[in-house]
Amino acid sequence: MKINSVIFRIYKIIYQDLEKTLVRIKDIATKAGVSVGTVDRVLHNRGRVSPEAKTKVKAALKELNYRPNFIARALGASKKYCIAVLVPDPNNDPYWTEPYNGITQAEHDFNSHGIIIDKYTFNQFDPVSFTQQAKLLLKKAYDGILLAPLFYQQYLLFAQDCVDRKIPLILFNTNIDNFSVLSYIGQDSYQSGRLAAHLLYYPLRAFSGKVIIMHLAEDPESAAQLMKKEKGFKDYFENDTDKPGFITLSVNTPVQKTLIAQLDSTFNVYHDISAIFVTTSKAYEIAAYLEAVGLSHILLIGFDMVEENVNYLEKGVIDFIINQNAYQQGYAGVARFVDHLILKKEVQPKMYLPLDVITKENFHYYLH
Amino acid sequence: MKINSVIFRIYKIIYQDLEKTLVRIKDIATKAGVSVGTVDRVLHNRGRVSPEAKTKVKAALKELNYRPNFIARALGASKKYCIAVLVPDPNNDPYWTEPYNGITQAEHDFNSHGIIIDKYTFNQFDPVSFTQQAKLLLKKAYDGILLAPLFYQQYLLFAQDCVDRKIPLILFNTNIDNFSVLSYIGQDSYQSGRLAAHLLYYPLRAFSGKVIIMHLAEDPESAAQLMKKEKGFKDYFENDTDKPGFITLSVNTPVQKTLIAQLDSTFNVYHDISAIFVTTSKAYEIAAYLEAVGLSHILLIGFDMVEENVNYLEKGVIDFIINQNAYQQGYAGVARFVDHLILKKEVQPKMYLPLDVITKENFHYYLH
DNA sequence: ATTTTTTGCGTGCCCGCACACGCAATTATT
DNA sequence: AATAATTGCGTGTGCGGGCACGCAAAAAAT
Repeated sequence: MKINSVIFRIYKIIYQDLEKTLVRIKDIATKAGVSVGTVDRVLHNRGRVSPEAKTKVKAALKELNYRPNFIARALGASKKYCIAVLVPDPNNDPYWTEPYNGITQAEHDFNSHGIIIDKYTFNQFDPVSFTQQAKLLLKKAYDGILLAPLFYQQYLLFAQDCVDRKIPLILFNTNIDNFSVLSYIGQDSYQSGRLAAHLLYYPLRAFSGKVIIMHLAEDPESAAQLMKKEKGFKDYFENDTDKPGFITLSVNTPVQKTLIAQLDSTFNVYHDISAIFVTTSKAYEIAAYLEAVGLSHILLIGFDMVEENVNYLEKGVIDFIINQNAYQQGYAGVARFVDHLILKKEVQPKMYLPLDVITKENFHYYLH
Repeated sequence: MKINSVIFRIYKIIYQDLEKTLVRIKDIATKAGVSVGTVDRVLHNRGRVSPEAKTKVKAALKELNYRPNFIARALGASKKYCIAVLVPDPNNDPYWTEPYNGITQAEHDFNSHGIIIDKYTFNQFDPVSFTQQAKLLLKKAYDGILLAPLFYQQYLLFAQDCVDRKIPLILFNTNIDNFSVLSYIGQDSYQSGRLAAHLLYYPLRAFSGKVIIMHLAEDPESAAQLMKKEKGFKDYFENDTDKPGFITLSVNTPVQKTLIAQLDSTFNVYHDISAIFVTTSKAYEIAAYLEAVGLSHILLIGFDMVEENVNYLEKGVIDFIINQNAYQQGYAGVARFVDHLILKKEVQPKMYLPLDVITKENFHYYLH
């Protein structure tokens, strides 16, 4: 035992000599001829360091290419970081369960790093509730706020407050560029429209039928994104000589009756509809209609892996889902705060998550 | 300063009392009325614990729902783990650069965790080179071996050696079930065939043309996987009354002349080919042909994001790539060893990576 | 010139866990 | 019965970094 241990230690010493991979603060200190405390002060800009010492340390830092050991750092940091999350209530719309679950998972994964998350939910149809929750939130001093800024005006007021208090913000789902935020996490709406078009391209030319572009609004402020999707979709066929016919339908009310009436009248007028592109996560509403009236053969493509969509995907009523990774958006939002607050890593200002193509054959790989 | 620190400590004490989230070995020891050493021995099955103490500790463990702090565990373990990687030479086939790069990235990411990787490459067309490298590898005592077992017989002999030496194995790309390995990481070939069919379904019915299923063999032993892909593809149309015509072509030699001749003669016989499904990563070879003879309108679908495929995807000659995540396979292989060796987490015996659908519109999200 | 303040720098403890080691108590061997 | 071997259990150290604290020397104030 004793001998083993001694051998092991010798081995370690030799090993560390051979493998220069691990550079510690201690090594920097030795190299610079100062103590670890001084190096620490330089690293954290804590002051109280003579210019000469600082230069020597910085030189050593560069020469040995010091990279802090995140593991050790995370361990020592017994500090707790409180993050507030401000998102639409998942109970009003299945779409919002996705980022919500992603955030919950991240909370779980990072709680050993000292991350504590408080969730504030608002009604996605009611700007006042957003402001209410935002005000409530600001009563506590958070180290960071992750939010989906659905309401432009209300967000601007809130963001101003956060900037004044120097609270870092991370936005997801919707980007509003007026203030400099730590990061935006989302998807490229235009590209997602093009992607949808790509998936429908061959069928549409072959059947030479029309395609309905369907905006089933989720919240009043998402219109801009939906337009981008529509533009991306149409642009795809730009240079096409025999481009398909487009029919754009917008249904803003969440009342199902209206939707059915709209669809009924559309199908009465047009008898050659071969595909429907739903620009929101509400493809399941159309799927229900198509199934009911026996039009399941019509190609249907929509967004997001909400449960209802996945069910219709399995049945074959929905043909493709483009996954905007709302779950990942929530998760990544928290993870970026971990990077920023704990690991002190740089976070990229924009993070576009992949546009996954989901079908009956591969959907289960993307479920959580 | 002094006061601040005191307040902080009191705060921490109160906090830990309120938040029971952090259960340490010390807490278990107190609860069970033993020392941390005893708890440690129970946790690691190091023996030298009385049955009574063991029971008490286990009870405390369960009651307090102890979860080890992986951060601390990883920090303390200054032990180095050496992992050998045995993979085909990326120089012979671009496909193998993907897992190779994934492994290299993982090596980089985990080197602060004490992971050291030695890479051994063999010629994917030559079983003897596999055995040679395997023997060479076994001269060093590795803590784990990650390999792509392309050659069945040769693998069996090697695996037996590893089992005798109690070296854990992780397989990827190709699964061989004879020995109990730590984990297999790969993709579901059958499903990937079905997925390809789904992407071609509407176009094929519409154009009522034939589809070529093209096996462009990469290595002699991958035939079984290619058959699964073909079966998945055909099964998709099983219950279809007007299923498309299938033409299966196999080209085993890597000589391009043969390939061109085969394609020429096929297109001479059949004039109604509307799609080609390449079951390997060699779709770019077909793309080059189609482009040269002016048949770019034919739908082309293949596997894997090797550079050549991505180029033809951008040009629009290849319509879809199904990504088997070879990069992720390599990365995940190393990551599973980190889980197993360092974090002592349980690793799942089978890990199926998603089958991503890649198009011109979303490919850049999937590049590394 | 003496006291106070500021600056520069080093030491020491803690985070949670792994592991070696050492001491006492028990059991086995002669 | 005396010695040796084994078992049970506690203590101590270190991993790399963060941070408080304290001591000396230099600068500023009296």
